[in-house]
Amino acid sequence: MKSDKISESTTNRLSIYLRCLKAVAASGATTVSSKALADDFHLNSAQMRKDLAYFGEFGVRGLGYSVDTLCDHLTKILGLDKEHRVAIMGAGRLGTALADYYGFRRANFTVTALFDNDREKIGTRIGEVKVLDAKNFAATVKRDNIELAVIAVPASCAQMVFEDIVAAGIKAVLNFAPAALRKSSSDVKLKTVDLTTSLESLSFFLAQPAKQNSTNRKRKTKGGRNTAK
Amino acid sequence: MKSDKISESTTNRLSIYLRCLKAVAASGATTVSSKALADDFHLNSAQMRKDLAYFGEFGVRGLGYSVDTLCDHLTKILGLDKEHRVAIMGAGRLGTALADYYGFRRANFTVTALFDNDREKIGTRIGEVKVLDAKNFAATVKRDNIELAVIAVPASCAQMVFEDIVAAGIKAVLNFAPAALRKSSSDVKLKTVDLTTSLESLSFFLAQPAKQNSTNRKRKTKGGRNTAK
DNA sequence: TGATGTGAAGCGGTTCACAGCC
DNA sequence: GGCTGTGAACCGCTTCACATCA
Repeated sequence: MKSDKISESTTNRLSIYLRCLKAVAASGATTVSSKALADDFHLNSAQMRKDLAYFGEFGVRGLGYSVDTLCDHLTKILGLDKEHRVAIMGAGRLGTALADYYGFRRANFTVTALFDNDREKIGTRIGEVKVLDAKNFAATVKRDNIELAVIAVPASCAQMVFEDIVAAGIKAVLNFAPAALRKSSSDVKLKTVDLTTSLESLSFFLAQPAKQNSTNRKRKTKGGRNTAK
Repeated sequence: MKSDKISESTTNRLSIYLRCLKAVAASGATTVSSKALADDFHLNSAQMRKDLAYFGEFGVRGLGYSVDTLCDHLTKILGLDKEHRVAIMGAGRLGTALADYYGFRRANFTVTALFDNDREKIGTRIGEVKVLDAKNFAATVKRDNIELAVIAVPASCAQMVFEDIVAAGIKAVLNFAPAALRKSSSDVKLKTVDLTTSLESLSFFLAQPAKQNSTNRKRKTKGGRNTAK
């Protein structure tokens, strides 16, 4: 009921619950129990109930959850009932790939513009989206009501770009640059997706002696590890 | 000393330490203390010492760490002293963007090939990298000694592709598809980067009443939150 | 003196197990 | 009977604080 102090692991999982529920809805079921969902998508049923309990009592004891109403609740909780406008900083490979990433549209995000300072790129189009001069960023944010920015520039200029973003009044930032950005005001939410770190973490795993044998592990409802982290 | 039971948070941070150390090395310093590093890159000094302690005693009391030797140690620990060969599954926007992602090369990863089953794409080139027929995947893995696979296909076929990857004997997988993949054998390391979830988590933040005021927080050595999660 | 390495305390998230309600 | 909602136990990572050593 009190949506205070929700951990990031919880919000990540909410997103996953919604995805799973949509799959269930597509299969035609109208009601689902936490256990059934957990089994089908290898989640943890107790954890799911606890996550949902932060926001209300959506279930019916002895029965489970109504698929549709829970979908609606989660959509609203995650703020996906309203459109969010997005700017992408950097029109390189990654920026342009993101510009027509289907997931944006699916989640009610609209990429309004790409920003770059390369004269060659400014004025071109990626699908429907124009590449604009980074100089006009702040003005465009105001005019187009942009709420979210994606950093897809090289690490060397990421900090500078981040400060411009904050200065323009944007409160949510998704960062792809492999750099630890310093945030001055803490009412800005910064989420970093660090491919280098992910990659090197996998490399670490490959470098290990690979001593684990896959057969002698607990194998109950749990199955895989939780996906959200 | 015992490199057993290293948590993922720790390996992620090791990667970040290495990055920071390289920046320090570039600045010309030859020695650095955990506190100095922590201050400059807003890390936690105690945590860094503890992370390193899993692997040995690299520091000198009263002095700190030798930048070069610690770099070498971390490079070896993360397995970055050996080249790793990578296959990317899916030659869509994301796959092709990743194919010439600079971070791969920097971290001693070599993208050997892209795989797709679209006749239109097979045979084309993305920079230096050829797009091959997914049918030849297993054979190519053997021939080219591919150790790591990246999933950049739509969610609907991700599970199938993942199973092919595991069947081909690959032990480390980076998944970009918004899908919870089931792994049968647990000696495969699967790391998922879920853009949809990241995005929706930011949306959740935007949907909150924004009650926090940024001024009344502890502000000591800690500064920002830890970057690795 | 200064900075490492580390036991111990602290804390937050996960899992358990059961009371409560349909 | 079945399944939710939730206090309590549990667990692992983080932080503290200090003994230890150059």
